[in-house]
Amino acid sequence: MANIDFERTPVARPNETKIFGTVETSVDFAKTFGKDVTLQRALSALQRGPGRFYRDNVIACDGDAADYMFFVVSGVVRSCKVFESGTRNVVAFYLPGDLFGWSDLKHSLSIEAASDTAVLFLKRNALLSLATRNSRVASYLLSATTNQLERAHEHVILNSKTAKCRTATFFKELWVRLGQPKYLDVPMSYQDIADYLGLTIETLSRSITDLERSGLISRVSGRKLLLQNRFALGRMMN
Amino acid sequence: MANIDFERTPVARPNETKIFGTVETSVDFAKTFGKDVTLQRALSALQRGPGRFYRDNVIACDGDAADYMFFVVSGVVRSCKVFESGTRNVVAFYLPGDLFGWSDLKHSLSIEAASDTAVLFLKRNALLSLATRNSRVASYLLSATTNQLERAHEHVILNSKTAKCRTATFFKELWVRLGQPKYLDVPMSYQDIADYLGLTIETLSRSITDLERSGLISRVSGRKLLLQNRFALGRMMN
DNA sequence: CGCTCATTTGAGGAACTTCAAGGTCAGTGG
DNA sequence: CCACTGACCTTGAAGTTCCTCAAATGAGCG
Repeated sequence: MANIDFERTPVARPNETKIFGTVETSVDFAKTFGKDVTLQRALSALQRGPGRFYRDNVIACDGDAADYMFFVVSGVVRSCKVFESGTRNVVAFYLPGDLFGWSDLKHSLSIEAASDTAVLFLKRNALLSLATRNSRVASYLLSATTNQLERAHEHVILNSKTAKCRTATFFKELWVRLGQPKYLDVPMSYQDIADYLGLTIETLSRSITDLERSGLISRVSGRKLLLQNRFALGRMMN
Repeated sequence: MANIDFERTPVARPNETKIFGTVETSVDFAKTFGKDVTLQRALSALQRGPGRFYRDNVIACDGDAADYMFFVVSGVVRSCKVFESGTRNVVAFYLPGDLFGWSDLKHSLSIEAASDTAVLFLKRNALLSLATRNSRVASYLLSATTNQLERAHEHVILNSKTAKCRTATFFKELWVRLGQPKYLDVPMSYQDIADYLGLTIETLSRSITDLERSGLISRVSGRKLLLQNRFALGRMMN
């Protein structure tokens, strides 16, 4: 498939309207790029979407031409690699406001919706040439990339710790990335998290139970958690 | 320490002259940046070094101001994190021709010589402002960063495979990065490799023995290896 | 309620680590 | 020339962590 399929029909699901009834069709770039009106216009001009995807929909396949970059408007996107054996690795999660996709596709990763999402597509070449003319865009692109590099390095370090420590660190980091809300509403499935942490879902579940017994977190309902003791959590993270 | 210490005296070692007697004092940027003379001059103008380091010398500390980027002239550089417990993670190896150091220091990684090395220092700000004026430099910076991001993603994926597979993949990748020489002269210690792969040195050693018994590699002498059967190696890598 | 899917729990086994000892090799000094 | 030393790597045996397989429980929805 040579192009991103913007028209890919989401699989119909019962709660469709709940999720997508209120999606904004215009995106607010002001948070990241300031109030430069010319710049806003330029960005809007090269944007396509937002595309809307249900959980587990494939946004871009391993093997797709990587002409577009992705900007997450809402929901969570995962970048992952699936092997013939059926095992899967989640390489990264992207949250609203994240821009990614410099090289994820060339190297046979697949971009998928980890929850119901809205994603904006930006033609890479256009973005690049805009960057040569606008230093604010250039430095944003660079910092977005280096942030992801840092995150990837953290990820490597994390995956050589114990299951309990990985789990604690993951929830803490997620909580921070989500803006430190009162309750942590985990937006992706435990299977996704397990594949991100290099654990089985059983081990992840046991680790969560263990963290709860230690009084570090508590389950409120379903995947809604309460981080109980941040200092202890920090110590756990080593 | 606010500045990189270019004068840091290497620990004297017996084979000093063997290693550094022939180090070039001018660096050939032509390979990566073409024959643009103006550009060559600009790059030379913002370069410091090459600094020369013996194995295990610290090139830049966790906590140093991250004003400089690094360009490996010869040898191997490791970027690593050491914990109070004494455990260590090697996050990346950099080989001759690699440019790195966008964010490695801010996030408390330490840059160290994994073998005797020569490293060039480039002031980040100067490099950045050069990039805004020269698109060749800009695109080189971007591709260097995205390559490292890709490599980091591969690293994450690798570390959730078996010890034997990690080891095979590591040697294969190293062999490719070194230009596919007849014999693979492993330039870093097995301890460094183990810390990179998230294994103990014992498990690494056992994996190598195992690979040798399987006929995939053979030990020529010390850390000089011969990759015997590339196809089988490829299959091993899954 | 009864379905499905996601998560939790348990028991046994495999992979890796830990601890401890032995081996190898280059440099050093008798 | 040969033993001695220290750094580095290899091997063995026991212990831990995590995985696998199997089953039970729970949550969400018609």
